[in-house]
Amino acid sequence: MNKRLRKNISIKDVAEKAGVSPSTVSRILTNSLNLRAKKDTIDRVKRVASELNYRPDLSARSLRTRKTFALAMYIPTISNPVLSEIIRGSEDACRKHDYSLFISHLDERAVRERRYLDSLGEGRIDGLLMASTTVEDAVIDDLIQQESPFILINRQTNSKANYVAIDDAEGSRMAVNHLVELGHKHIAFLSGPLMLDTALRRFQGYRQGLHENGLEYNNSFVQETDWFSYNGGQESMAKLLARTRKPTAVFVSNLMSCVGALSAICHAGLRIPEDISVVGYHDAPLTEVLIPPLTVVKSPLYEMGYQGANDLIISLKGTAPKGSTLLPPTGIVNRRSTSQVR
Amino acid sequence: MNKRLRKNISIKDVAEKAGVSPSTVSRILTNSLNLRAKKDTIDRVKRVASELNYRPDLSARSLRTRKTFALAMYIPTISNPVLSEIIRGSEDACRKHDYSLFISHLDERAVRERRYLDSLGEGRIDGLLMASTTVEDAVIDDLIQQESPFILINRQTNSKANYVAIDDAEGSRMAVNHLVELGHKHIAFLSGPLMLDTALRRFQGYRQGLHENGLEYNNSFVQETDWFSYNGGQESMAKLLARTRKPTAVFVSNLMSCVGALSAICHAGLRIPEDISVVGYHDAPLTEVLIPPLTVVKSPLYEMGYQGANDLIISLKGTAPKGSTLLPPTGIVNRRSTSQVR
DNA sequence: TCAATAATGTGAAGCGCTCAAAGATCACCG
DNA sequence: CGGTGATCTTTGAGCGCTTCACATTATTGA
Repeated sequence: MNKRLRKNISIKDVAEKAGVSPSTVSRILTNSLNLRAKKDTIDRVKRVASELNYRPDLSARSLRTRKTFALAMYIPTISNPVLSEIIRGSEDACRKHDYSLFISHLDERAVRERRYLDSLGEGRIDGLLMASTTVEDAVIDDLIQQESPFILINRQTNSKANYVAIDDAEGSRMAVNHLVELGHKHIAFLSGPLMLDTALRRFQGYRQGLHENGLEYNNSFVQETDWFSYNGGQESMAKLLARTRKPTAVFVSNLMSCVGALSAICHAGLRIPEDISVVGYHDAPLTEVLIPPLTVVKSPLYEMGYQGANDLIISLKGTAPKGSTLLPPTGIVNRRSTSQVR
Repeated sequence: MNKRLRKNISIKDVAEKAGVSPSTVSRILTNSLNLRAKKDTIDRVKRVASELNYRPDLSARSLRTRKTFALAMYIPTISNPVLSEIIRGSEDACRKHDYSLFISHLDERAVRERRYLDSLGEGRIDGLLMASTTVEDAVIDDLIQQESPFILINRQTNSKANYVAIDDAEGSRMAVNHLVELGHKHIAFLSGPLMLDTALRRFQGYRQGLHENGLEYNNSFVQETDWFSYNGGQESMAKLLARTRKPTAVFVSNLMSCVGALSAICHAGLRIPEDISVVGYHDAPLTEVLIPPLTVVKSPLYEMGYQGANDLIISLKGTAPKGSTLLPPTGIVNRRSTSQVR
């Protein structure tokens, strides 16, 4: 039998036991600011509430207030190391505002069935965080069309949607600068698929970094690769190494690819960093335990998640208009995959 | 301004436009079985509802029915390759029953603050899936105490809680059998921390497997290791290899450790599988792309997630009592890290 | 002292939905 | 044509909460 069927204590029970009316209890327990009540009453009500272990029924509250104080975060795939930090950030922001955060998997099928609109339309949540989403602009336009409160996290867009993302180009420039400081002049680049905005921006940052340091861009030092598999990185790196003029350093603009690249380098009989320096992107836990521990561009993932949720909640509260933000990468985490060029 | 404040179309609007009463609409749209209505009316109501793009307000419905038709899955950490399959399974089971599934992160802080009880107590969800949880039994007892509907997934327990888990010992026996079939007689074992039930059962399965095949258990072939880091696996494997009498095969009972072990083997100058065969646990996507692709014990992760959610929902519906299940591993995925002994 | 003001508490409506019970309609038959 | 089930539909209450308008009590100023 369903346990929830048993009678739960309601606001009435608390009111009765505390000798006040339900409305007073409600005011004291929720409208914590602007509550008009004697200190005495407040204390009594709060005490009774906690004695009875009273939990307001959220369905009833939502029905009345038309708010759920919950957000959903849609993520494309669960097992992505970058996401966990973002989620931690969003969770903390939600907690600060007393919102709940629910994570949902948004796979292709869900997109096709337009299920991303359901929870909102049915009043289960107040707003949507779209994290690292790879959905087409059509979906985003759909959300705008429906006037759904949402924000993109870790994804830029040209549509009117608000986002919190990372300055990709800047991260690449940092990586190049770091390598140049170590004396490298032949810096290869493993790019993501250039159809993806993010990949393109990282590529542009790489070129800009070279340019700023007076280094010439060399087409044969760049290899486009599939971003979503280790295999891709491995094959691309192998191709790069097969060329005659060997780079002394390589910047791999994606974590997955980077793991693949490491193995390709290892299999080519080269040592890291003695023979070739490697810089990766994103300071995921994994990077610390690779052989060797990876020097990476560190990006403010936690902050991105935090700010995304925070901005959305603030806009839900109507306090202020939210806009988009581009967060700068926080720097280079210097581990053992890079060294002075010989 | 909050978009949800704008008037949504309610059951009344549909009723009016279709020329029937709200209750008729309700009956037709929800009680799809046992609905007593003329085909004609049904069609009209359904047509109008979809014309108006009517979405029932879930708060109102929950308030009335005392049900939310939503489950939450608590997971210990987002970035765990094993979880994504489990989640897929649970999602599908939920979809089958028209339930929503929300995923929540249950970290130590949340446990300390007993936040795992909130969503239930506040009536936001009907039941809880605890997946791969590492919480102490006290927490589980707490849930039982509160008569919360919940089920453990990928975790066995001695308490009264129901669970759907995998037969760990059986998986180990399969691994050993596979290696024995290839002619191996010196099979090492990288164990998890034996304080963990799961690790202990896998260890017992390993011993049993040896025994069944008439092989002697050799203490120096076993190394206990930290399950939650690559480092652990790497160090433990290195220790094992440092011993004089080298094994011809090793069964690493955890994925993370296994990646570490691979690197240790590589650094020891041994080739896989020519010099040593390796069998891992769990058929995560990662295993396909390791060098070499890993032979693993495959476990029914998707099925586990599916059955967990399914069992819970069934018990919520009061249709049948649920019990615990131990699913057998589904077999060996034979890739390129094992070969006939020479 | 009394009115004006401020401080504190209450009553009741209603959010959108479901469901039991009562009412309406229809088909059929003597 | 009235009666009798069977079938279909409506009525209306109420889930637990918030909130606005109002009632009551305390405090102040002249």
